[in-house]
Amino acid sequence: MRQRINQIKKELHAQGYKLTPQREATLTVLLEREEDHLSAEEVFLLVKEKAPEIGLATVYRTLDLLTELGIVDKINFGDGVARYDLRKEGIDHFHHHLVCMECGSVEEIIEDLLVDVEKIVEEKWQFRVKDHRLTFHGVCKNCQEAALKSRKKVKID
Amino acid sequence: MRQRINQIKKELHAQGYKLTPQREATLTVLLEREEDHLSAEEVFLLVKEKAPEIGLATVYRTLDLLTELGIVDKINFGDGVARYDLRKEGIDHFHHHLVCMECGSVEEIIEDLLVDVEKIVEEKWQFRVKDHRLTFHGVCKNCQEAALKSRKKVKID
DNA sequence: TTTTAATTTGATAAAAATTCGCAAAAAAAT
DNA sequence: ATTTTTTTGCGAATTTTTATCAAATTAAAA
Ligand SMILES: [Zn+2]
Ligand SMILES: [Zn+2]
Ligand SMILES: [Zn+2]
Ligand SMILES: [Zn+2]
Repeated sequence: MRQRINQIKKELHAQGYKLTPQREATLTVLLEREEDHLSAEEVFLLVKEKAPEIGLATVYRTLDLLTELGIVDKINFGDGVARYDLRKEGIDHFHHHLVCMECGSVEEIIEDLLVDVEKIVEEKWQFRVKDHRLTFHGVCKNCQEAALKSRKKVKID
Repeated sequence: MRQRINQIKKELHAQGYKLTPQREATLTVLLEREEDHLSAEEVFLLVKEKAPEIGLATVYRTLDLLTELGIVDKINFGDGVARYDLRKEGIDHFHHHLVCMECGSVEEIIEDLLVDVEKIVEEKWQFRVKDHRLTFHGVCKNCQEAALKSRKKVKID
């Protein structure tokens, strides 16, 4: 984690920015909650626990900056808030998401399933692909099993 | 177009809703601007030209309703507004988008490029896919050509 | 056709999310 | 030590979306 922050510190310096305590606290939160998909407000509340004097605007600014530098990705799952997602280490594409319509859980697919599709898009549509967003909406494994169980239960009753 | 609206009218009635003049005006705008990706505000302004007495809230409600019924899809390209996209006739999946990072244009890919990918997701992740959102960010054909020309120009200068 | 009930609407207020403006603080450069 | 640049915190302002509610419209019942 220290290592990861240092790496980012370098990237910031390379672009003429500094790693202020506020930025470091924000990064720490993002790293600690890497599995989650936090909104700016949620990041703010978590950062406040470490650095109570921080302002919401600073969090927004930091998240913007990190997005600019490609350290985090901004994504919107359809509930009017932007969520921020740290890029996986050593992975250069934005990973995919599985959003469960029943329980709201968000699962991640790290491996790139779009390599072939992108090739087609580049060739057939003459579009130079730089980035992608792929989200599947459906029913997660848990909820499928739950539905199965409750259906059985109804049959017994 | 009349035909298309009548079809939707039936779908509305099937769910116990009526096709009010306001809803029809909204639908007409969506049909007339099928290529575009309008925000609620933009739809509102266009509908107002036909039905000046309509209120913004009604447009929001209508778009919500149409989304609910699967007649339009709601999507967010990352600029804080939701956009509404009429489903293509006879196509049961949400089409894909190519967003140009230079000029902001949005191109559509109607054919489903995700059939294989979805099969993998269903099998390997045990996730029942109901819907998807796929957006590529990159450089459109036009902007690629423009860049090429201006580069040549620089070389000559 | 009148009466009644249910749905839909427009206007406005309220809420939620994000950005802006600016003076103060911190850091870097001179 | 002084000046310049960057960053911050705060509150106000903006933008987008939702909620409220009485009035209007439409459908159903009598
Ligand atoms: Zn993610
Ligand atoms: Zn689930
Ligand atoms: Zn579209
Ligand atoms: Zn372009």
